[in-house]
Amino acid sequence: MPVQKTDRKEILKRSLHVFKEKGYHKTTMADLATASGLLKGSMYHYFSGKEELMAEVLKMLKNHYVDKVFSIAYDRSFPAILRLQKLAARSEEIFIKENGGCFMVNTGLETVNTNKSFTTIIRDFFNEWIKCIAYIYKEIYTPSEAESQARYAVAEIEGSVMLMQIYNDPNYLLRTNKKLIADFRKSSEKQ
Amino acid sequence: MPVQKTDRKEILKRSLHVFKEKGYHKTTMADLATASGLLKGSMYHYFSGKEELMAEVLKMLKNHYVDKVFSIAYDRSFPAILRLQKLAARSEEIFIKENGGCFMVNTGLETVNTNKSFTTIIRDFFNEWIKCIAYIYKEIYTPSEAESQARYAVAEIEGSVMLMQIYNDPNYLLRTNKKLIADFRKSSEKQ
Amino acid sequence: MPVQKTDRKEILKRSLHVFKEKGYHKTTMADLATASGLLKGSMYHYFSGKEELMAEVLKMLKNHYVDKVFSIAYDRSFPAILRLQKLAARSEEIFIKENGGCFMVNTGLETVNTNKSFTTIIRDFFNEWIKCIAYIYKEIYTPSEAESQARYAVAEIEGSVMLMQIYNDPNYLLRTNKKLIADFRKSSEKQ
Amino acid sequence: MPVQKTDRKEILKRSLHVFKEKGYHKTTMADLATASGLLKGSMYHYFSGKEELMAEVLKMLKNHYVDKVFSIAYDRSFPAILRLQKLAARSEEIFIKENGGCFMVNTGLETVNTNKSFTTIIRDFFNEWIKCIAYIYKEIYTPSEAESQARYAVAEIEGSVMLMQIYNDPNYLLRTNKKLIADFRKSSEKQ
DNA sequence: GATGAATGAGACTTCATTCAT
DNA sequence: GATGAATGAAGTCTCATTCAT
Repeated sequence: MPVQKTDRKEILKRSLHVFKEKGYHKTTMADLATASGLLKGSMYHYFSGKEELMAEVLKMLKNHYVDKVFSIAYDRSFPAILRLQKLAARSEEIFIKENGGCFMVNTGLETVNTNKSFTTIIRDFFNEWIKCIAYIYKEIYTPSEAESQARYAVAEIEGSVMLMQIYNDPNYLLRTNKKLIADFRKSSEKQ
Repeated sequence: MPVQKTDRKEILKRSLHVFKEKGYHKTTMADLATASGLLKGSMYHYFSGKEELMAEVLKMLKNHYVDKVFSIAYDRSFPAILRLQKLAARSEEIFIKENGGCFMVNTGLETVNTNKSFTTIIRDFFNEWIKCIAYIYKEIYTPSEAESQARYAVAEIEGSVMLMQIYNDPNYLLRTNKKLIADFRKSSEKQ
Repeated sequence: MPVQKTDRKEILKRSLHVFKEKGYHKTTMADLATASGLLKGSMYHYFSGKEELMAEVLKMLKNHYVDKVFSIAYDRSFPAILRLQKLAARSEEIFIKENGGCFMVNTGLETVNTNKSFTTIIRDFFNEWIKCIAYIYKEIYTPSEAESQARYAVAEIEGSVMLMQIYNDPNYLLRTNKKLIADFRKSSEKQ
Repeated sequence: MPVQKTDRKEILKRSLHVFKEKGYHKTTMADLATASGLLKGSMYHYFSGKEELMAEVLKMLKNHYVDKVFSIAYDRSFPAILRLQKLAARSEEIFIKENGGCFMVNTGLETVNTNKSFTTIIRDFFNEWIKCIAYIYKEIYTPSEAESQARYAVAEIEGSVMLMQIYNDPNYLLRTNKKLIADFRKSSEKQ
C-alpha cells in the first residue's frame, strides 16, 4: 500500500530511541523498522543501510544540540552564571529524563574501533560543547584558561553521566552540575 | 590434536584483549577461541557461553585492580601525595598503553541495558576505586567530603579517558591527572 | 515531473544494452529504469514485468537481424561470395564492437531451463540465420547439403564468438569468418 | 546433530548438478544446501560463500576433464583416429546425457562480466581441450596448423552444443562429431 | 503517464551453541 | 579434554512488483 507513512526525519527520531535503548550493534534493522511503522525492506528507501542511518541520527542530534542547547551559551542578554545554569538544567533534562546516559558517548565508545565515520561526528559534537562552555568561561578566565577549564568541565559532566548510568542514580550528574556552578560563582566573585 | 594446552585463566586473559578491541557484541566466540588457540566448540568446556565468559573476564579484571592497583592507596609507608601519584601513573599505563580506554566503562555502557549481571560487577569495580581514592583524601578532608571528592575525581578521570578515546589524544587524561594531583597538593598545604 | 519523454522502442533499446552488460538475472528493474530515464514504477506502464520486457527485447532484436542483416543474403544483385562477405562483416561489427558476444546465445543459455518463452524466440532467430546462410550455399550445394553446411557454419561462428568472449580476443571470430569465406570460394571454384 | 553428513567433494558434485540446472545467479545457497543434505548455514563450514563454491566446482570439473577425458588424446597405444573417436564419444556422453549443454560455456557466458575469477578457470579448461585435440592433429598437420584446426574443432563442437540446447536436439552435436572425424580420416588418407 | 513509498519474499551470510566422536 | 560438523535463528540487504497520488 504505497502511501507515505513517514519521512526521513521521523524515522531518525524513532531510530534514535531504539539505538539509545539497545546500542548500535544490538539494534537490528527490524527493530528500527518496527519503531518506524515500516517493514524492514522499506527502510532502504530512506537510507542505504544501518550505518548511514546511524550517521544521520548522530548528525541530527549534533545539530539539535548546537541549535537548541549550546546556543544558550552565546545569548549575552543573560549573565554568564545564568547561562551556565540553563545549560546545566538542559543537560539534566537530556541525560536523565530521556532514558539515561549520553547517546554520543555511548555510541562513540561502542563504535570507536569499528566505525570511524561516527567518531568524526561525535568529535564535532564535543568540539561544539567545549567551545560553548569556554565562551562563558572567557568572562572570568583568559581564553586559553577558559578552554582548558571547559574541557575539564565536559569531562567531569560526562564522567558523572557515566557513573549515573552504572549506578542508576541521577545524583551523580546533579551534584557535579551544582559543583561546577558553585565553582564558577566563586571564581567570578574573586575578581 | 590439542593445539595448545591452556586453562581458564589464560583464556580469560586472551579474551580480555579481544573484547577490548571489538567490544562485547562485535566479538564472536570464534574470535575468542582463535585468540585462545582453541576451536570454537572447545570454549564450552571452560565456560557455559559468551555471557559467562565476559562476566568472568570482568571479575578477573576487577580483582586485578583491587589487588594490584587500588591497594597502592592503602600502603601508608608512602605519603598520601605519592600514593596519589602512583595511582595516576598506573592508570595512565592501563588506560593509555593497552589499546586506549577503560574496559569497565566501555563494557558497562555497551551492555547496561542488555546484561544486568555485568553492571553489578562493574559497580563493584567503581565502589573499590572510589573507596581507595577516598581513603587518601581522608588525610586532608572529612570522611564525607573525602568520599564526595573521590567521586568527582573518578568521574573526571573517566570523562577524560572517554575524551581521550574520542579524540585519540592521551593528553586529556594526562592533564586531568596533573590537575588532580596539583589540587591535592594545594589543599594539603592549606592545612 | 516527467524527466524524459520516451516510448516502448526506446526503452527496449536501452534495456538491451543493460541486459548485454549484466545478463538477465543480474539486471534489475531499477537498472533498466535508470537506463531509460524513468523510475522503477514507471516501467510497469510499458511492460507487465521484467520477463515480458526481455521477451520484447529479444523479438525486437530478432526482427532487426532479419530486416537489416539476414536480408543481405537474399539480395541477388550481388554475387553469393560478396553476400557472404557482407554477412561476415556485419556479424563482426555486431559481435565484436557492441560489448562482445552474441546476446541471443548468452540469453538463451542463461535462461534455457528457466524461461521457455525466451527460447522460442531465440530458436526463431537461429532458424532465420541458418536459412539465410543456406540460401547462399544453395548456389553451390544441393538444398539439403546447403542447409547442413549452414548449420555447421552458424555453429562454428557461435563457437568462435564464445571463445572470443572467454579469451577476450576477437581473432577467434575473425579467423573463423575468413575460413568460412575461403572454404566457400574453394567449393565454388571446383564446380 | 554433529555427525559428518558429507564432505567437500560430495558437496561439489551435488552443487554441480544444481548449477547446471539453474545457472549461477538463479541458484541459491538453500538450493545447494538441500541438494547436499545440509542446512544453509552448514554450507559455510566448507566454503566461504557461493562464489568460492562455484570456483571450486569449476576447478574440480576442469581437473576431471584433464584427467579422465583429455588424457585420452595422449595415449599413443591407440591410433589417432581412434583417440579422436573416443574423445567424441566421451563428449557426447557428457554434453548430452548429463542434462544438456556445456557447463563451462554456460557458466562462462553468464559470468564473464561479473566474476572474472571464473573466467580464468574456464580459460584453462579450453586451453587444455584445444591442446589435446592439437596433439592428435599433429599426426597429420604441422604444429601450427594442428593448433589452428583444434581451435576450429572446439569452436564447432561448442557451437553445436549450444544449438543442441536451444533446439533441444542432440543431433546438432552428433553430426558435428561425425563430420570432424570424417574430415580427419580424409586428411589422413591424403598423406 | 509518472511517481516513489511500500511491500514481502527471499537472497547471502553470521554466529552462539550442541554433541557424537 | 578437544574436536569440528551441524544447527537454526537471526542479521543485513535486494528486488520485482503494486498502487495512491
